[in-house]
Amino acid sequence: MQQTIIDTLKRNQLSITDSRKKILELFAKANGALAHFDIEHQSGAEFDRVTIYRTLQTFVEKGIIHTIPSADNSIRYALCKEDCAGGHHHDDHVHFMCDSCGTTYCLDHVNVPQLDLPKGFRAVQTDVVVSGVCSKCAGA
Amino acid sequence: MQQTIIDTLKRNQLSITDSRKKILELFAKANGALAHFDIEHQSGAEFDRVTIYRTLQTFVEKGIIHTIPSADNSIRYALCKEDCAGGHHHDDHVHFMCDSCGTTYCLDHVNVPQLDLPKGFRAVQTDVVVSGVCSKCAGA
DNA sequence: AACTATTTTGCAACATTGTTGCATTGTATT
DNA sequence: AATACAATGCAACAATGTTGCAAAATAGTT
Repeated sequence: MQQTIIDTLKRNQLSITDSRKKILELFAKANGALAHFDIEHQSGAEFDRVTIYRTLQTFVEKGIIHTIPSADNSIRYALCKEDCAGGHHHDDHVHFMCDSCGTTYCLDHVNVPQLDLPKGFRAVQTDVVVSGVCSKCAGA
Repeated sequence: MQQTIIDTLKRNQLSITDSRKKILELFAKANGALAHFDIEHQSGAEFDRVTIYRTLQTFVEKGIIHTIPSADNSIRYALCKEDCAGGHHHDDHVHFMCDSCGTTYCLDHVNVPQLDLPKGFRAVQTDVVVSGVCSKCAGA
């Protein structure tokens, strides 16, 4: 995994630093999306808050991660698929936020249908955020 | 319009206060959604920040306004349709955020298609946020 | 392996956004 | 008009995000 992480950084012309490796590792391990808060805690005060902010910004710009809209004022981030690069995201996929456990899933296999927008509106990106109960919580 | 606003407050068993009237008026005049920031500025330092926060909270609880997910850490609010009440929102409609002018539209007439979620996932609410260029900016 | 240019980090300070407790004020009801 | 209740404003605080700059780490070159 370490190698994959280093490859990802190199592919995006980013220098290999401890914080970037660690944060990418957290994303790889996470089964869902992460907020700044999660990263700050899961990395165990290893890095400065500012470093985390800047690292996340850099990753978004490079198209390594993408932001997920939410209605609760905490931006969540998740790994992008391969075809995002240089800030041009193609993540028209569905996100699911579980009201019970709080996990945010990227449902890559659910495709976002074409929408009939009113005359004159041109869509660049479509985000779908579904909230409800996830399979893990429903089974329990 | 004043009468409509007062009716709305009465219908929701809220006492008629200056701040509630003013904030509802701002929503009625706005052609899109408003963030706390917008309200604070458009009301011209007339009310305390805390009052605005609490008023927005109250309105959301009563189903007068609803929140719109966004990826930029500023919750936006918009007026609900008639059938939202008591915190039970039925706003499965499409929101459009213009990258050019920043306006957030509620596209009430664009219906949200049914999604095929993976086994075990139960959807309670679906939010669709489209970003791009609105008709006003495209025409200019 | 050492040197150097460049990038990244950590710190400090600050700005913005959101929350809570409590005394004061305003609203609704009798 | 008097009372009970709810809402507001203030202060203080907590959380989140940003900026400038010196110190440290990285990458490329010799």
